[in-house]
Amino acid sequence: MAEPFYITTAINYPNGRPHIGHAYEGIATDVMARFQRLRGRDVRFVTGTDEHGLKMDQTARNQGRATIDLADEMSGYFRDMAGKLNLSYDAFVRTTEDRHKAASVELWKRMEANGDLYLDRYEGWYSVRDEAFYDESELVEGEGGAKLSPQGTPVEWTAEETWFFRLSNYEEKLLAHYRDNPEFIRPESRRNEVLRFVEGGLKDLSVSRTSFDWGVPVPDSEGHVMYVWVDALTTYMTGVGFPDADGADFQRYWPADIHMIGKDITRFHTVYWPAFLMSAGLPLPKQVFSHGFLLARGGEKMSKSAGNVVDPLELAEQFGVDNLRYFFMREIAFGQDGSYSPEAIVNRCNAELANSFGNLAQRTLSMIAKNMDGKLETFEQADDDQSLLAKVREACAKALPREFEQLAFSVGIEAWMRAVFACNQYVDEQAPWGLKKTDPERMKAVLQTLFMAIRDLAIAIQPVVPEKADAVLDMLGIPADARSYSDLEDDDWFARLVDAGHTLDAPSPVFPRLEMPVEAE
RNA sequence: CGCGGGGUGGAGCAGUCCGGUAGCUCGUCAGGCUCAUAACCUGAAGGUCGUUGGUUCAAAUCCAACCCCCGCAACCA
Repeated sequence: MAEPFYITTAINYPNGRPHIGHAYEGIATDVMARFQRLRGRDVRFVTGTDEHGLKMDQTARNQGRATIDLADEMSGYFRDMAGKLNLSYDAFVRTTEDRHKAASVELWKRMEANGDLYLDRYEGWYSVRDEAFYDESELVEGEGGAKLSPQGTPVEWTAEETWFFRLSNYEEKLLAHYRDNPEFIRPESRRNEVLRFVEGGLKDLSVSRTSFDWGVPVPDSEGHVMYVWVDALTTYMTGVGFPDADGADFQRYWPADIHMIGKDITRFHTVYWPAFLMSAGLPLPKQVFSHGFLLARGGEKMSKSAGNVVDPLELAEQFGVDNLRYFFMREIAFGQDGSYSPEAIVNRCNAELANSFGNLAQRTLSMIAKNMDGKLETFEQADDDQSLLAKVREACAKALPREFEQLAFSVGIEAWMRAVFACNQYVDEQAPWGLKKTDPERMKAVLQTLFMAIRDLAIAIQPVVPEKADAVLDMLGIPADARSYSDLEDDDWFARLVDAGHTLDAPSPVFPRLEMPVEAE
């Protein structure tokens, strides 16, 4: 049985429609999920929406509608986006589902049984916008002497009865865990940030609210709903069958291999979440990866006021899903912030997918169709041929997987691109169009060497551009069940294809060039 | 002493953890090819790797100090 691999996106907060950051994270997670599947892992990929909390409640009220009604609509957009971006998720969890409430209650009871929850009175400066209490010393002064949170949001003095989680008990345990598992928080810069934070001391965490009721009710505690992060984080376990901790899914897939998140919610995932799990006696996820933010070109944050907000689905429609996926994975060093612009998308995709790889496939296959009647035959490989194929094999079977395993997507794709360049260089040096008259046998060897190289290249790039890669592999006649990374090590596939008598038709371009968008206004 | 990110040829970036001829894409110029999606290939010009010191046989890369830019304005990943 294949080794399990469980990966999640952050559970999206749907008090607005999905934006490009959600799309970016979903795509990166999907690339990893597809990559692991092609490596032979038994992958479980979970995403969903975190629908509780005060902000959802308020947004709904402002719109004069029931909160669940807003949640239904917004969650639908997220599910829609996942579908349109071709995200291969196995489960979409909504925190308003009964199964998830049951999971949250179970986690709560476990933490309570472990003695980590206690009821107390909380007084402090509360920011509704941040959903957080602040210490007097943390506040900053706004206009007219108004007190503001460190984030600049309004705060008010609030007193309420609340459940606390003994986070302070977990300081040493967390630090020990970070020390023993250096890969737990990545990339390195985020890990250092968290280490410094935890080393500074942890205070107990308020984990229930009484000021509103849009949340999971705390068991046997009238008027309390769980702090939104308690229930949001639990989603990762709901997705694999919790609270049925003895169930087959949970036993098989938990703990998660990777939680993919944005850098802004690192603390919740690397401090609170592991502490909750330790308290509940459950295994901790193996890795939390905090990716960077997408900025509009020039490094500006996207904002409505700057007029540079872009609907990810519009981009996908305008440029194609696979082009968008390729751009995000190729252009931005994963883990760091990155910027994007329509021009950059067009340039990158045209240069690499259309001109380099797409055109390589097009020129090769069309020569095979024209000069060999689209038929393949066994041939003798010359040194040049073997050397090219070795180079391609190294990139596809070694370099790219090695980098993707570390989530260094752009580095892996770069290695892949170098192999593509090597192929185009080989075409030029061998000049099969000249061999056509002088040495037809040699021409066939050259074209079929390229055919073999393109097959490897297409297999390797599947996680990034699944539809386009499949289209290429279809043209080549590669069986659907012979497209995994382990098939790259198979030396007999070509002979089998020759035996099968596959015939190539005149190819049609799989990666057409993109038009540079016309400036609006 | 708020936190974080960044300063590398015209533009956008990688490389910095694990020092050793400075790399990629786009753009520019010259040449080649004509199979192919006006695509492909070769070559050239262009950088004192923010500054100043230090360590070292050797520093974009390590250490110290400093300068500058950008986020931290809910469309929160």
